[in-house]
Amino acid sequence: MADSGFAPMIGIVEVAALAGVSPATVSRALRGLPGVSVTTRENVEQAAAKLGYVASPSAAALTTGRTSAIGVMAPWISRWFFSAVIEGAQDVVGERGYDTLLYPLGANAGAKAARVDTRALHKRVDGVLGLNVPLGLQPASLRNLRIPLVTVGSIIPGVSGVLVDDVEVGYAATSHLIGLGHRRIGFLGQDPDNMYGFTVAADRERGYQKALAENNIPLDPALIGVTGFPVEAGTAALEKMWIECGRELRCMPTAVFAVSDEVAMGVLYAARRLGIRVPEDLSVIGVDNHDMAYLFELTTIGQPVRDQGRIAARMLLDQVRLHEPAAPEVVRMSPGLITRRTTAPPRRDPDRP
Amino acid sequence: MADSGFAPMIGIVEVAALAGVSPATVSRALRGLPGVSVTTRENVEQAAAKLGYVASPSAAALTTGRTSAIGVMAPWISRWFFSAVIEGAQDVVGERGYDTLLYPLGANAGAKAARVDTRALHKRVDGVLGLNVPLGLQPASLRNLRIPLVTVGSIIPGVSGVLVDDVEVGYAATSHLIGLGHRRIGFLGQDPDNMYGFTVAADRERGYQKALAENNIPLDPALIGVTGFPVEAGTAALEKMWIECGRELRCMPTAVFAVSDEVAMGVLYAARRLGIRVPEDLSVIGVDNHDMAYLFELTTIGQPVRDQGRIAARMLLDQVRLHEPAAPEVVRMSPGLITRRTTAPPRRDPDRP
DNA sequence: CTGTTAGCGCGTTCAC
DNA sequence: GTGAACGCGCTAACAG
Repeated sequence: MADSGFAPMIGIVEVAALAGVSPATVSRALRGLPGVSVTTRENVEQAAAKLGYVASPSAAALTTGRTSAIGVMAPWISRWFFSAVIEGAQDVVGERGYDTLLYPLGANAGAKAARVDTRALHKRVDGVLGLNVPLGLQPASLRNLRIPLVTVGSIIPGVSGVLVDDVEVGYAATSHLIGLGHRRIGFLGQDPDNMYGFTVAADRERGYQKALAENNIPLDPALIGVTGFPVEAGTAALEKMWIECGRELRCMPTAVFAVSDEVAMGVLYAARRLGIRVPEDLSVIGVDNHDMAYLFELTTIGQPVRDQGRIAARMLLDQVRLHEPAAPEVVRMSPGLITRRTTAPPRRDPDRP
Repeated sequence: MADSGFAPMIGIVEVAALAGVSPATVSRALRGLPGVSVTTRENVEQAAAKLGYVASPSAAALTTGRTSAIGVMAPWISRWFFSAVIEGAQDVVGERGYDTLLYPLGANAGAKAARVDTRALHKRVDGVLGLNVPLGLQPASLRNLRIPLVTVGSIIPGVSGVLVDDVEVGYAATSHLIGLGHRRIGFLGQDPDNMYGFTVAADRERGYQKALAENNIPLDPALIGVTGFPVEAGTAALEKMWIECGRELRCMPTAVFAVSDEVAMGVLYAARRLGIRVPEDLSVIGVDNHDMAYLFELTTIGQPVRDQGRIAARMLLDQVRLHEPAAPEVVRMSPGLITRRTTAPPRRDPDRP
């Protein structure tokens, strides 16, 4: 409510008055600094509690130069992966007494926003967590931030980050399919928004190619689809393949590796509608171990999502505390195959190669 | 203070010097205030751009008393409903030049956090968006905030809010099932965390009861399950019913109304595992029109989620601008039945009543 | 139209 | 162990 004039905002002086000490002492006492007698400290704490006093972050920031807030840049927040990472980060950020600022990036913000944000962030937050920051967009602008930055899901040279090795993810997924006996393996996941410079999709595709190459399986461009990360794109991509195949299984892949669980879910949906049986006619594997993946019996390459947020947040806050550049540290987490029911050996089918 | 020493931070005085004007003029020019000549304004803007200057929000907040930030309190953020609302809110908040602070509440924060946050928020943000704020927890503490508050998904007397009428939601869902010919209708959604004071689940249940009553269908406690909102709870609730029924359809409901799409998805999963056919043996309806509901062919009572966030954000920022209490306004959005494939008339089955 | 003066509410030197 | 003065960077109220 707009203050209708009553109940004057209580500041440090009010507390000081009540406690019978000076503002300086209040400041020291409340922040747990040494050099305050036990009784004084208690007096001050009681007074502060009674008045419901909280130091103004703005005023504190002005003198100390630190805002007690960290910024989280994310391309989306309603996408499960991001919201889960943020939730994890939020845990430790809040725990350590910092606030969390949310900055849209990419999808919501449009390309240019990245630079604007960069400057706004500068004096707003003590550190930045960058989720899947588009490498293409802000090579320098993020460095010029001059505040600690830690990335999740992608790496910027010279900057600390947490991620799973996405080449390994792609390799593991594809190897699983190959191990099952598949040789016509599709990849649904090339990124149409490559302009943003996300590397996740490209890396996973590299892992896919690597696994094929190691097993002397030729790369077939017809088995590759552009999807990005939306659910619907998975559906569309499989339908497209199906139509190009003349609505027959003959030239379809026997298995597909979807770039994310969400895309995989879209693929499963399409398969059901098209009458393609999973896993008999088509094996499907995704990535993430999405909270809902098990509902689809979806085999996936799982990654610790909330933990990535937690770890990244810890690294960031440590840097913030040290107030020193700190040698860039990259934490690589291990992905793991989670086998469920959407993958199986290919059927022996005379119709197929 | 705590500057690692290099590249001195540029402030308003540096810009003033470069532009050959006073700091006050820089301030006026950059904020688009009247009373600045066109040429001067251009000079200042160029100088600011060249130096990459951005006003310190902390300093500005100190003098103006406004932080240009709004806080979003939410019990979870990785739950689709909340992340979607936040995304919608973020759109308009960012558009209007405000930052978004994220505050955990309930689940993550534990009961007491609500009060702590309340005080911290006070001087941190110009307004607060409360998503499903637990009525029980903070009757006064939110009022004492003394800054504008707008709620989403629940209503606090005397406070503006946006929501769908959850009684109506429950009524619509149940009526749909009754209209199909069902009479043994279960409700899966009582909230174990009722201590938080969420009203959503209880309201939907009231709508359920109302629809039953109007159709002279007696309430059967055996058909009601406690789930809260997690997916797994939906699964567990149906399994429990199944076991209590001696693993037969005989005493099972012919249809269930799940309190959310996520719970409904859990129910569908359980049904599949138990060999209960949907919709032949069991109709299922959820609430939300979750982004993924269509993947399950889930019939649902849809509500505009992102729009609730957008509208609430607009209402909040309007209040912030006015800087006046503004008469509490409650916007009720209309839910709508979205018919897909998980609901159908009950089978005539001699085994069942 | 523009510059000058005076704080905003704290944290931080120093003295005491 | 405690208090008094000063300044953080900016905006607001005046003066010119």
